[in-house]
Amino acid sequence: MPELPEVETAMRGIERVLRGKSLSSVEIIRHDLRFAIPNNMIALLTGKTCIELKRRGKYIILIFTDNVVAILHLGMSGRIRIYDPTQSFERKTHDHFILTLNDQSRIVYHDPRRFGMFYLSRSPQWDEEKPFSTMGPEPLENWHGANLFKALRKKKSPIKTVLLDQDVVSGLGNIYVCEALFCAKISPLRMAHDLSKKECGVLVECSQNVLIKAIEAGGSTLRDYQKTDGSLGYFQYQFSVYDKEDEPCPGKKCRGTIKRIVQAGRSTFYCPICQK
DNA sequence: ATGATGTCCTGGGCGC
DNA sequence: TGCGCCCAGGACATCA
Repeated sequence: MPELPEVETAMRGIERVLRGKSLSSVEIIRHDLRFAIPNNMIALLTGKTCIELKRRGKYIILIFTDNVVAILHLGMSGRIRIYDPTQSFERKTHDHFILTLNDQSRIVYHDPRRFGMFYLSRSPQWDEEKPFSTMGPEPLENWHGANLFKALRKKKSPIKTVLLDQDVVSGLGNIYVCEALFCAKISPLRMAHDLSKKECGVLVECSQNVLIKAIEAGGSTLRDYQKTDGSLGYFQYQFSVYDKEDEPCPGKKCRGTIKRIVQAGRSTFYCPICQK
């Protein structure tokens, strides 16, 4: 469930039970995610109290006492399940770690493909490291047409591909880029540096609208058993183009048909008629 | 340096 | 029913 709206939804779910609580145990079932979960994770987290949670791009930042920071990325198939103290817990296949809180709540990380990451950093300098030091703006906070325009000038690739670059803007992924480009009526094939300042402004606004609506819907639930923390996201029912190959364009007067192409190895869905 | 491609991993869906 | 193939929300390493 890993684009900004889904990560935001997951973060809020974790925040509801974890903020201000301490960890009574940390159980790691499998270390071998995208990168191995560090061996000192258990020692450093057990007994610590969570002070604050943040989301940056597609990462969830868990800030604990003693300047301990844990960073979680859900990869392609990572999910969080939360059990309140009264709920009975059953472990499922592909559950990789379990955080148990002092009030007996449980936070379970589940990830069939194991592309996720769970690693340690330190407060307050966690954002000076690896992905965060070069990461682009938060699309819902300090992103504007003017700074997108500036970022695109040096990019010699199609706009679709460039928007997936987390150093250009953080948090967008394959679904929401397709949806944003459709909203902006911009072809995914356009070279990024050819977009006008005005088009950049529209694209920013469209991206923000799509993200806000998706967050309100609790994110998108694709394929099987997708939950965030008990509730199902339903933004997938509002997709205009993603996974809509051969369906009629939902544009008001457009009689086009949604097409699927491949760019940089990833599927792109768009309307060749109304996206110019 | 930038951009395109391959890779990690498991499961679902489809055609035969 | 079963098998093989293709596809999937991401990001990193590697190569030109």
